[in-house]
Amino acid sequence: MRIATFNINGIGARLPRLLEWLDEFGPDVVCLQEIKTQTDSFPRLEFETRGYACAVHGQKGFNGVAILSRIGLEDVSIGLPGDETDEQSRFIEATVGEGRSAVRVACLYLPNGNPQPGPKFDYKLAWMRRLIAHARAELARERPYILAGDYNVCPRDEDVWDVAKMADDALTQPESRALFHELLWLGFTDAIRTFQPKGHAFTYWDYQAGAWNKDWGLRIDHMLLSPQAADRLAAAGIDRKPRGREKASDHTPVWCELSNSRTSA
DNA sequence: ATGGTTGATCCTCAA
Repeated sequence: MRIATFNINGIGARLPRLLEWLDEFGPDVVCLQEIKTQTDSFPRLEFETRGYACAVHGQKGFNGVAILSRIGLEDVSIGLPGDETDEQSRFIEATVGEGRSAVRVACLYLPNGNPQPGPKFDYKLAWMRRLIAHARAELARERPYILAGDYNVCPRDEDVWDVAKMADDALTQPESRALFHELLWLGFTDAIRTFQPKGHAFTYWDYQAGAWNKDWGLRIDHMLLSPQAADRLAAAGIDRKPRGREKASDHTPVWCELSNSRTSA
């Protein structure tokens, strides 16, 4: 089972590139962030004709998340619990796969938080605390669970192309990192760092200043696996090819491969 | 010293 996460920065502007990548990479499940469209305007048919069911949590102009799956898509849940006044579309969950191989997949778009300090940074930290509470409850269910998406957090200095230039950014603040690690240490496995324990493993390059060509990147897109999912983790990686193309998103896909569940305990 | 880019919508904001 191949699961990917991809911040596409606008489904309208990215649809041809996304379809091309689906055909070429063949993921079974894709978590999309920043679709930047309302739920009703999401181009479902384009995916359904390729065999993918869609679960969409859209928003006009900003944010918006979706899960595509060609191996079943059940029990869709919209929104991150913990604040009924939060109107931003940043979280959606669904169960994919069949029977013993089923996996609960969460697709998240964590608030950017810039500028900091300020209300946007406060919102980011509060959102992260809600995510931790929700993740703790999910882990207690002891089932395969994946938290995939754009976290807008560089966990460590090696996840930043230039630490000094990013020193005042919300993505590298000690508070952001502390909450990310609080989440991770609940018992999750960072899929990319399982296979690339050290050094640069960038997933995002700014559009400005030729950042892509100079490899001035950040690692902010992550896949965190519960113990029951990590038991099945066979491979993980970053597909850099889409970032180098015309009309690219500023992010590139992160993926992992899960084996089927063991047949006996 | 501060530039530089993209997407969606409204005449700017968010990233």
